[in-house]
Amino acid sequence: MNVSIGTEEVQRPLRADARRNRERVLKAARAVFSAQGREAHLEDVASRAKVGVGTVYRHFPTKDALLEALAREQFEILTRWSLEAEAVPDPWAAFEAMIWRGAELQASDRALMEAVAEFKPSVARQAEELHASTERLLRRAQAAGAVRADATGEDVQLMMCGLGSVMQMSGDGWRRYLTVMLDGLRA
Amino acid sequence: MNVSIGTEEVQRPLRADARRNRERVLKAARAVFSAQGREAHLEDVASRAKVGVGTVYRHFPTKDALLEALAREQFEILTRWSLEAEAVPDPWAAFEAMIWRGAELQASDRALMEAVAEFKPSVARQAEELHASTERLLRRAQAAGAVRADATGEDVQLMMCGLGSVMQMSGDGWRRYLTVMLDGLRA
DNA sequence: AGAAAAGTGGAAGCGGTATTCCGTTTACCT
DNA sequence: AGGTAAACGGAATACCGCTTCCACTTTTCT
Repeated sequence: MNVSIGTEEVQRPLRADARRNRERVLKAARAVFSAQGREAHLEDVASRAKVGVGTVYRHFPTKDALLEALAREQFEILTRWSLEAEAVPDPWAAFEAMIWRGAELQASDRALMEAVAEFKPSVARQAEELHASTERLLRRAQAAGAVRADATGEDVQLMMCGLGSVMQMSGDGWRRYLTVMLDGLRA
Repeated sequence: MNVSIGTEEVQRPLRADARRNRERVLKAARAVFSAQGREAHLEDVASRAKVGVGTVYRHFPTKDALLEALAREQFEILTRWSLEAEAVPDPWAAFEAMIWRGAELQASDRALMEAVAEFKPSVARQAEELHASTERLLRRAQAAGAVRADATGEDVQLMMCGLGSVMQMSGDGWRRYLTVMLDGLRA
């Protein structure tokens, strides 16, 4: 029996069916929101997970909380990639490859592209570590003379943000957009 | 007494108070939507115009219709500017100045920046003439060797679209964004 | 001035989506 | 096996913004 210790609650482990359902919900939510964006209905997520809406709410207090959990997963992937890129020898190649990889991930997940394009404070917090890493990537490329000296980390964020909304309106025009933008960033 | 002629309805002129109210509504709507974007409530527009919501609906059948009327006004201004720019001798200067001017207008009107960033079909129709003109501006700059040969009119649209969402998240970071983008477009 | 037509205000209605509630079911523990 | 707490489902609820409706006011016309 778990009891409270001071102000801390020791977490009793989830019941087996609850753990299973939590995974089903997450999996369904990934599919639904990445295809339809944040406007998709929780009912669709629930029915795809073969679960009632009440169950979704048992695991995530609000729709936004669920969306945030999904966004966090994606930002963690991006952060991992960015840290890997820091280990690539050629500074420009590392920077450019990271940007393209991130763009492809955005292109594959509508909820992510919306999260990046709107960039609310909650999203900003999740992206902090990612930004720190991409900024190092940028600085290193600048030090190597590959990127214009006046570019900043914020410019990269804004580029990705604009990319999010460009993707929403054009099938794959975003690739040209990104090409132009990267050319503009080059020294 | 006005009567129908064939399928055409001859428009009886608006009563004096109606004409006055229509202007008040438009003026209030410009102020409210340019400051708060399309999410603003019609109630706010009505109260700022010192009018009931019913009156707003008498003049514009839906909120979208009102928003569309406002967007049209702005696109007409942009189109006029673009046509003027076509008369400027230096092709690159004309193109660049037009883009900056358009960007400043967007920056001053949140509803416009959202309209451009989302770019629904109804907006696209309104922007056709504008696009035709900016495309001529682009082609002329390409012919003069000032813009990269592979750029297209769509690239310009996408640039302005991305700009719309960049503006929504950064105070004036959009100026650097646009600088970088224009450098990327240069030959 | 009086009648008819046009216009008005804002409360009520409607539609649609996120969230809650609670009777029922399932897993866990002894 | 039986008791108990956790989890479930999904109908009902809460909420919120757009739009409609109509009794009342203002303008226009003769």
